[in-house]
Amino acid sequence: MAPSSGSVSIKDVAAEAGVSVATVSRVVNGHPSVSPASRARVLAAVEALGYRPNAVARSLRTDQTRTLGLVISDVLNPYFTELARSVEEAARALGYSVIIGNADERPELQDHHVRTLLDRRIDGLLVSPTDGGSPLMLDAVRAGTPMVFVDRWIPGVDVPVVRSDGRQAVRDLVAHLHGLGHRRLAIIAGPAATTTGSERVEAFRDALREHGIALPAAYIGQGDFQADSGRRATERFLALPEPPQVVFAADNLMALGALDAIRAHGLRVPHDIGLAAFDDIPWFVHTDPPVTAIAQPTGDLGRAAVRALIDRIEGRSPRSVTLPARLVVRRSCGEGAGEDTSVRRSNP
Amino acid sequence: MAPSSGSVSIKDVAAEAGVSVATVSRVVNGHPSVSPASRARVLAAVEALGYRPNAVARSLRTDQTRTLGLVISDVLNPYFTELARSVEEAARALGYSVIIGNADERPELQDHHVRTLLDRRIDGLLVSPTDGGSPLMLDAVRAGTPMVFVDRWIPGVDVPVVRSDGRQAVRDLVAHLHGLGHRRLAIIAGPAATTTGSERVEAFRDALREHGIALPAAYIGQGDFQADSGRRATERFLALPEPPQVVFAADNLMALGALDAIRAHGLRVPHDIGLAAFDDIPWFVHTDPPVTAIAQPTGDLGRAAVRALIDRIEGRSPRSVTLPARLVVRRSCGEGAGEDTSVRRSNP
DNA sequence: CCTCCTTGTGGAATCGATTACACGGAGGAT
DNA sequence: ATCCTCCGTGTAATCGATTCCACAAGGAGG
Repeated sequence: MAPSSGSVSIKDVAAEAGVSVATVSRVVNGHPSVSPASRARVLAAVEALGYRPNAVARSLRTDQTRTLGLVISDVLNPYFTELARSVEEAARALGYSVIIGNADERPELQDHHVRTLLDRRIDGLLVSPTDGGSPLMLDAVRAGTPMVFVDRWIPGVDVPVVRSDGRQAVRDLVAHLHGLGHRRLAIIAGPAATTTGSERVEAFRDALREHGIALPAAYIGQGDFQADSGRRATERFLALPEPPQVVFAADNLMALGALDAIRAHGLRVPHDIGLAAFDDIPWFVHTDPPVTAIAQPTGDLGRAAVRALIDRIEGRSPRSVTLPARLVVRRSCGEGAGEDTSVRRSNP
Repeated sequence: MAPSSGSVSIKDVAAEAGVSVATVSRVVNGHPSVSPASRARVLAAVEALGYRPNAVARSLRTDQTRTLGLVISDVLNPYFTELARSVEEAARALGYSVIIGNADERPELQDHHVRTLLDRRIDGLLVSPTDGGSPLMLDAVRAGTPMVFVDRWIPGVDVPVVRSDGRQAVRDLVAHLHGLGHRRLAIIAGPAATTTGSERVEAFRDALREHGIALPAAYIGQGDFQADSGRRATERFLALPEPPQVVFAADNLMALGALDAIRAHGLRVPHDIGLAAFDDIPWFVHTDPPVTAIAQPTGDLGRAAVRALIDRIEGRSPRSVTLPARLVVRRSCGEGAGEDTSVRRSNP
């Protein structure tokens, strides 16, 4: 019953069962034309030897790996972790494995992972691009690699995008802030090379305009989606002659950095300055104070992305998917009471 | 320059360069005996065709994938995310890729990933076991799969373990709590099938004994390392005729759940009840209040684990590694002031 | 000028599967 | 009894690399 050592190959099973490798292969893959007798003997041999087909050999022959690559911008960001989890789950349900590559917001690392994944001949690629599109990625698209962008995308490239539209939620946020009497509103943006980096600033600016508020350059901090940049941008805000009343961070990590900086200056949230963030995470319920945030339907995004990618792999032509995000008001911007104070763990 | 389509194989390169596939292979792999002229022509052809060796074919032939499998208990736990990140980083530096499998604390899911990884013939396996050792995993060890346990391990199995010893840190924690005047101390344990589940209770009980304090059964909550179980255990504690003064959660997710439960009961930390956690994470600095925690040297663990595994793969016999954990006192157990209030992002 | 090495190169086997094709035998139709 | 189908099975080609072995050419040494 227990395999003695090294790998047992199909040849060993064939010998043990007294049939040819073709028959073993047929049994293993559930082909119909095998006699019940042979089938039984092969199954017995498989069991006895502890045989498992070599996925490498199989992939070489069939030219498919039943594997998806997922290149995300930053694993330490809980938003992406949750996305990765839902992607893996959805893929598994459809018989695919997922290999995750973490780009750490560094384009060259992203390229490294894309290259490695391509070398392993993954069947399709899910990417949340860290930059505006490296030659490598563009080549991959041109070469016909099944690809789907998730969360972020690269403009002008013909690849389906699965993302969530924060426009309305940002508008809701600004209305909320305005209602609280705040007028000097600042944003910590992500890298301009990413769509989510520029898009959120756009949405914010537009929403402000609806209330007749301008967004001066000094109130746009340049971040890179990492905590440190949030810290630095916030420090710059606080050093201004007229600091903002509320800081809106374009992701949760930069919000964390902002919180650090505010605390380092001995200021209190929301009393001295308000804070809001894009991307809601379980921890925001428990921070001091709980943070008002814009929540994306992360699980749905992951599932939709996998579905789209597998559609492409199997030859269909999936459309892009855009899901709405929603505002979750907590206490970090002032007395908004707690409409919705809890955040669900997305464990569907 | 740009590859036209599908995959370019070594044969295409050979044809383009006017040499045999053997020569192409030699050039690609940097073998010495190739004339400068041939080398140049091959390199030119590789460039022109955009050739990249097929890793699947290469793996089949050489019987090595230069890939490590990492099966972790829960990706949503920031501790494991950070571990995964450092593992990938260390592996990449040594020319290996990592495939992560998320067990979600479910033994059958863990087995699924182990099986899949074995099928793909990964060169070695890093596991943080969710249970006491499934037959599958035991077979894999017996079959000689290079394996290293990280964080958690399976007793009685001859596999190197890379972990951190929290014994002293737990002792420090109990001393801290005792110094604050707390005597009724409870713990939310992890599953008894995991070493970290039982070990931490042991350490806690021993440390209490040193102060002449007992650990009654009612003060041991049974958790599963997930937030919900922390919530339930805490509720049970709070329903006790004499609830504990401090709750120590054996991981950060259960601490989050405990925080939820405490807050749901309208109690305040640390005024009404204290809270401490195993595993420190960046968010603990910003919770209300900042949480006292035991920090593991996560980055070092990941690096040491990769080193050990690659040692095994390359035929050496690595020893187990045990690194100390340390107590980080914050405000969640009472006025301990803030000795060390910040937590580093481990970005080495 | 003939041997002997060295060096560069190509042919072909191999890794472990899948699968097209051929073939032998059983059973039904005529 | 003969022929025609199926049905089950095995042989061998194939996927894209690596690598052993043989061999040709050219230089060194006798």
